Amino acid sequence: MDFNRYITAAEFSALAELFRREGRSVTFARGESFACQEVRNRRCGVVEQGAFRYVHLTGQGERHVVGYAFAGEFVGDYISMSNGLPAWIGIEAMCESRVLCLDNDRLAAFYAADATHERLGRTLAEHLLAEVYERLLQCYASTPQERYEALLHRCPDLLNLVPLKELASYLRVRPETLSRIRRRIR
Amino acid sequence: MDFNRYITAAEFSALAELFRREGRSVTFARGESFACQEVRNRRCGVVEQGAFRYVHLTGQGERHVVGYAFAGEFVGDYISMSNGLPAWIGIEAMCESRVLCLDNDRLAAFYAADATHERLGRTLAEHLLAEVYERLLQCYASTPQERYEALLHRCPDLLNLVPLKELASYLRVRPETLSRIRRRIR
DNA sequence: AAAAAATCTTGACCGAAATCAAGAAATACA
DNA sequence: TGTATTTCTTGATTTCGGTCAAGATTTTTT
Repeated sequence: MDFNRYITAAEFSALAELFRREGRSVTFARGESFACQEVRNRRCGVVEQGAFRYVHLTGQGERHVVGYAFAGEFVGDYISMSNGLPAWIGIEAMCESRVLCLDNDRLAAFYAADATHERLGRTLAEHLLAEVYERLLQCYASTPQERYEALLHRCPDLLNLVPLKELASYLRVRPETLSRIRRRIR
Repeated sequence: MDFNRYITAAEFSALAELFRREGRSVTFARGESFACQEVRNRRCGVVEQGAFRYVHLTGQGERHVVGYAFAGEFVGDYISMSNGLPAWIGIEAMCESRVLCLDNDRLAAFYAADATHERLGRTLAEHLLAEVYERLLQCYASTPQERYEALLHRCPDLLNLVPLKELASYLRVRPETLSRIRRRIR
C-alpha cells in the first residue's frame, strides 16, 4: 500500500509532516505483527526502516501474500481503520523494522480540525483506491509470466527485497512455477 | 462499483440527495458508452434504470468485464475523475438505461462548499476502496468454482441480470468452463 | 413470424501450471 | 563457526482449465 505513486509531492509532504509531528516511533521484531486479521485495526504509520508483508488467510486455510510496505511507504489496514470492522488481512514485519505510528483517534482529530485536512484524507483514500484498482486490473492478465513481468516493471527492486516464495504467493502461482518462469526469461 | 454495501444509510441519503438535486437525467441506448478507456472521465452518476458493464482492454487485445453497475448504484470511473488521467476502463450500457449524471465540476464544487461535504467524499472513496479491496482478495481464491460461489453468495441475482459469457469474463474463466461448473453444482 | 445473430451446452483433446519428490543453495541462529 | 532450517531449483507426473468444434437454445432484428 504505497501511496507515493499516486500522490502529489505537496500532498505527500503534508501527510509526511503529520506523521512526523504526531506519530510515535515503534520498532517491530522480525515476524511481529503490525495488525492481525479478524481484529479491528486502530493504527497506521509510515515505515522508517524495514519492510512489512500483508497476509490474507482464506476460509480454506490458505495463506496469501497480498501486498507489501517498504521504507517511506504507508503501512496499515486503512479499511479496517476507517470502517471499524475486523481487518481482512494481517500485517507482519519481514525483518527488524521501525514505523512512525499514528492511532485512529489522532488521525480522526487531524481530519476533523480543518476542511483541508478532510480533503487530504479524501485524496489519500482516492490514491489508495487507484492503487488497489490497478492491482485488480492486473489480476486479469492471463498468464503468470505476464503478471510477473508487469510486477517487475512496476517494482524492479522487489526481487532483492522479498524471497521468491513470497512473490509467488503474491502472483498467485506456486514457487516452482515462478522459479521456472524466471529461468525461462533470463 | 456499488457503494451501497459499505455506506451507512445517512451517508447514502446525503449522496442520493446530491445526485437528485444537482444531477441531470441522461438516457443511454444499449451498447452506448458512459465512459471510454484511455479518455479522461468527467462525470459520474447513479443508475436510475438499466445496467452498465465495466470493461478493460489489455495491451494484448483481450477484453475483460471487470465490474457492473445496476439500478440504484454508483456509475462512473471515480479514479479517472479524481486524478484527471485517462480512464483504465470503459463503461457500456448493457441495455437501454437512465442515469442521474453529475459532472466533475459540480462534484468538486459540492466538496469545496463545506467540510462535511469533503468528509462525505472521503467516506465515499473509503467505501469504494473497501469494495475493490474485497474484489482483490477474492482474486486469491484458487479455483474458478470458489470464485463463482463467492460471487453468487454476494450477488445472488447477478445470474438473472448478466449473460453467462459476461460472468465468465468477470471470473477470469472461459464460458465453457463456467457452463460446466454450473452443471456440476446444481 | 421468420431469419439472423448471439449465447449456451457438450464432447474430445491439449497444454500449462499444480503436485510430488529430492537434492542444492542460502539464510538464520545457537 | 557450525548446525539447523528455510528457500530455491529441477525432474516426473497429474490435473484442471483452455482450445477447438458442432449442435441446441435463446435473443435480436427485420
